[in-house]
Amino acid sequence: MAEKRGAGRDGYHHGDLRQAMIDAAEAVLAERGVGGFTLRECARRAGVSAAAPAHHFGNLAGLLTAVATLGFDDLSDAMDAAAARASAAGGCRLAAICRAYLETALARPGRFRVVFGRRELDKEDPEMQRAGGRAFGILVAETRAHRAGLAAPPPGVVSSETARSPDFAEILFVWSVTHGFTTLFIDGQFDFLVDDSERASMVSLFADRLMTLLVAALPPTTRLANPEHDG
Amino acid sequence: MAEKRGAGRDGYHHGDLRQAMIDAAEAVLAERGVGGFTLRECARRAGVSAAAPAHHFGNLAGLLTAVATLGFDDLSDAMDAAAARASAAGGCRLAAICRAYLETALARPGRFRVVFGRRELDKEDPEMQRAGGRAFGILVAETRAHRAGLAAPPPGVVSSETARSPDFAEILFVWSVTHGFTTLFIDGQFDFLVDDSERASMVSLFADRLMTLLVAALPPTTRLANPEHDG
DNA sequence: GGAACAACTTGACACTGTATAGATGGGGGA
DNA sequence: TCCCCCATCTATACAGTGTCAAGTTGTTCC
Repeated sequence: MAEKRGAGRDGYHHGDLRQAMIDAAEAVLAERGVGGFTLRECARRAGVSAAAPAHHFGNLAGLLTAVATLGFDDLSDAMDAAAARASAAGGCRLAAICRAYLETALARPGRFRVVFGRRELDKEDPEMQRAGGRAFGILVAETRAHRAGLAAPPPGVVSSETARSPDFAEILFVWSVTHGFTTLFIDGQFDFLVDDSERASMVSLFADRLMTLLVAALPPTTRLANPEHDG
Repeated sequence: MAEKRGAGRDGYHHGDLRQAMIDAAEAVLAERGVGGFTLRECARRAGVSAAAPAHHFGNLAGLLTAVATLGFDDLSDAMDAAAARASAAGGCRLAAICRAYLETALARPGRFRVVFGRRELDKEDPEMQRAGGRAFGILVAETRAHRAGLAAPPPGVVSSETARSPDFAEILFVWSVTHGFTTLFIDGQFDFLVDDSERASMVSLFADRLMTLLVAALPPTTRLANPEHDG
């Protein structure tokens, strides 16, 4: 059975087309953006016919859903790492995860746009739902820990009843600020305000000021450290 | 010159194809969303060949840019009206324009998505730049008036130096919260949290709570009522 | 070794946006 | 009033897209 594993294409069968397609998709997104994204172009780069991916992803939305799943997990990983770093340095965890959200998006805008609404996805896909839930869970846990004045959130899973919890508005608030700023920036809505040369420094500066405003805006929890456990 | 004006198609020449195409575009966006939007479909509805629109809009992006321009102006009109209503009722103008932003987007999600980044537009288009600038100007003026404790913003044009003004972070903050919540909601990111039946009431409830948080978060201006006039 | 089955190719179809060349007819100058 | 100009629209064509059906290849398992 020799070395069938590998990136290369040795015969009729690819070997690992699924991963090759995802890699190609990321490359195309990075080079041409969401608008220039094409299933056939990805297949071409993977050295495979146009119909080949169907077997692995079903259709275009399936491939994009796989990319979005990676995007969600990247977001989660970046937030987790940033929170840990902030704890170690004695900084604010909540501000750190929000900055991580922004920076992850800036590092791969094409992928971020796939994750958030610029192409049709398969919203029923369980893997993607898991990844999305994980990212959201971090946000929820960190927001609650911050409001409760905890150094770090206690371990535990975010319940599906989050939308009914008394602090849901605060959670949405944090997500909205972060996501709104990220989206507006990525989509070039600030372009007419700042010219290209200062754009990079502007993000950093205003991200800081925004996070400060955001963190200051959150009223501390009065009664409970973890409202999830309410009857 | 008889009755050449009119929606109908009487001969070889349409009469008002430009407007007919825009109407068709709005209809298609409302029915099929951004994803299902097609230039040929719009031309079909206008009863015209596929190549006809090119003369009026150049290309697909040109038509979408025209739609986006309308979208911006709609946003501006809704915010202006909401602010006036809030003033009359003794309510908070800033919260009112943010709610108006959200509600305008919810009323026509397809159009809103065209305005904000889901399709390629002609960003150099002067009409669209004007419309975008107008909407942003309202946001800037109302944010400043609110922080200065004024009943309404003084008349005047927002300078292009806004990005360098000391209160730019606060302005971005307001826009980010409003735009972020709107975008997340429109794109269905809250779908897994609430089921369809309660979604409508949820928006209203959380919009209120978010606006309250937002307004409370803005630190009042200390020194100046209108920082734009600084040297 | 043969069969079953997953992975891939080929070819086709109905679309899309856009370019080009030609048809049409209304309005302005004579 | 006539006639020509030219903006407007049609017809046709082209390259490219996503997806489907049917055939081909190779692996794996009995």
